[in-house]
Amino acid sequence: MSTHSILLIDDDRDLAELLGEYLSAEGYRLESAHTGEEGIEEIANHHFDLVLLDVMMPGIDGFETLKRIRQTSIVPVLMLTARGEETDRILGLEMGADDYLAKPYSHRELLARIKALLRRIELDRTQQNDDSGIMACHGVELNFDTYRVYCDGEHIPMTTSEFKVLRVLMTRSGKAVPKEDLYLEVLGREIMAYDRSIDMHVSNVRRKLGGTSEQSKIQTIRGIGYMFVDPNQ
Amino acid sequence: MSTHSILLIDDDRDLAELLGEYLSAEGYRLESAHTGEEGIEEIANHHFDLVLLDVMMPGIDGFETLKRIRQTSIVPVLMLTARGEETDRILGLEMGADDYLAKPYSHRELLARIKALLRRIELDRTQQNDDSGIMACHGVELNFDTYRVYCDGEHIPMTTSEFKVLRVLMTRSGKAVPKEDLYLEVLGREIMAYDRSIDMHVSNVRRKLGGTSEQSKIQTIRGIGYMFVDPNQ
DNA sequence: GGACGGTGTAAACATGCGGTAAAAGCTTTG
DNA sequence: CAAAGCTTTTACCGCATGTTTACACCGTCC
Repeated sequence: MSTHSILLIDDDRDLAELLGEYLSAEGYRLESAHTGEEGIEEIANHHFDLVLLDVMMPGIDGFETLKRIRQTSIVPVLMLTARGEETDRILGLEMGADDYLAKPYSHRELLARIKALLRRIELDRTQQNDDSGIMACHGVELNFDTYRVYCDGEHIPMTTSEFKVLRVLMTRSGKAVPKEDLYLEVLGREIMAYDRSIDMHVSNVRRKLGGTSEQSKIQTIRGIGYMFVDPNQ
Repeated sequence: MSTHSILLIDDDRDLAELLGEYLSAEGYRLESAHTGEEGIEEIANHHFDLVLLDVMMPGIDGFETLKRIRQTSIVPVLMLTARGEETDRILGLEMGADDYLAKPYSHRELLARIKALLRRIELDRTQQNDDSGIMACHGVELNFDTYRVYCDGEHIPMTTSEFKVLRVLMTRSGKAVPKEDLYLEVLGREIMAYDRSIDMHVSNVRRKLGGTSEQSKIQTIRGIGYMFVDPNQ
């Protein structure tokens, strides 16, 4: 979730190696495929957070590769092309690419695009919260109309404080929420010395949602607060 | 923050001196290296905001130097070349250069490029810092959302103090951080007599990140403090 | 070389955070 | 008022974490 894996499909092996070093220094894991077929194969067998796809390749080219990828996968694709023509850009985007970068580009430019794209994807994923009055996250569903909580479809009675704890943690799912924030947003007051209220609410929510304190959907970030996570990985 | 440091890698010592005077008059600090190796060494040991790299050098040339720099550093690099050919430009950029200037150039031109590049970098940096919540340096990644640390993609559990040690050292990567600063920024208190807390935290971080104390990403600056560096030279 | 002070780190020790049961307090409802 | 439901406080405990101690090692200075 935090360290993203990237697949580079490009026939230039030297470039791949260089990019690999550069991106790993930035905290990404880079896999390489040197033909379109190889890339499609990789995507079929492994998960990637992002694919960098070169247009100019011997054998099946980038467009064809993209087309085949899109038959089976919705993985974000960033197209790389030597030609800076507008037609390429439009063609690529119409075929389902998510972004486009024309050579020559600096590593820094590429990195900026990668970050921006991953951020966009991340946002999309966490913003399942629309105006329907329902928010769902990793099997837990909050209904704001009825103030009811469902875990794996089963109705779990919660008090309003417990409901609010879940709301705050789930809207910031995957991010540590400081205790101060929880006191403010759930109880509407400041945290005080020897104050254990939030700990109690979290403890109760955990018990009701099932799972021990270790394998819980709510993780403790010691000295900071709590975080809603997917218990499996 | 206001005074940027620039490293010039060029075998022409006269040019270096001339440029040094010119740039210092403009408010920059210029260091010089006269071979590729020297430049790589400098970058490993000090922080620079920008590197000016000549392509034509005796010994290892600019491209090779750039390649080696990119194995360990993401410092912005502006390539200087005598040949104005497009192939050079593309080659340089693909290898991770950020901009390119063909000789002969005037000091004014160079200054303009430097300013533009530094501005772009600054923009990138602030944009990333604002919303990405991730900092990465030589394969070590800090996630400020989850308070997690990844080393070469692998999750390494850290305590909050250890996390803060890494944050302070990595935000000042390549620069020695005095122990006093670490006590203040990590533990929020002054250093006391016979106080070894920070030493212990650093020791633990080193152990968790792997590598011995000699070949560690955290280097000891005897009598001063610690410094985050790339372990390979 | 020898003394001295800084550093690395294992291990002992101390502290404080967080989990949770239970009691006490508060609010709502009948 | 009593009962029920919820929140907060209290209390206790385990244990992760922070700190101190102890000792080996190493660089520096005389």
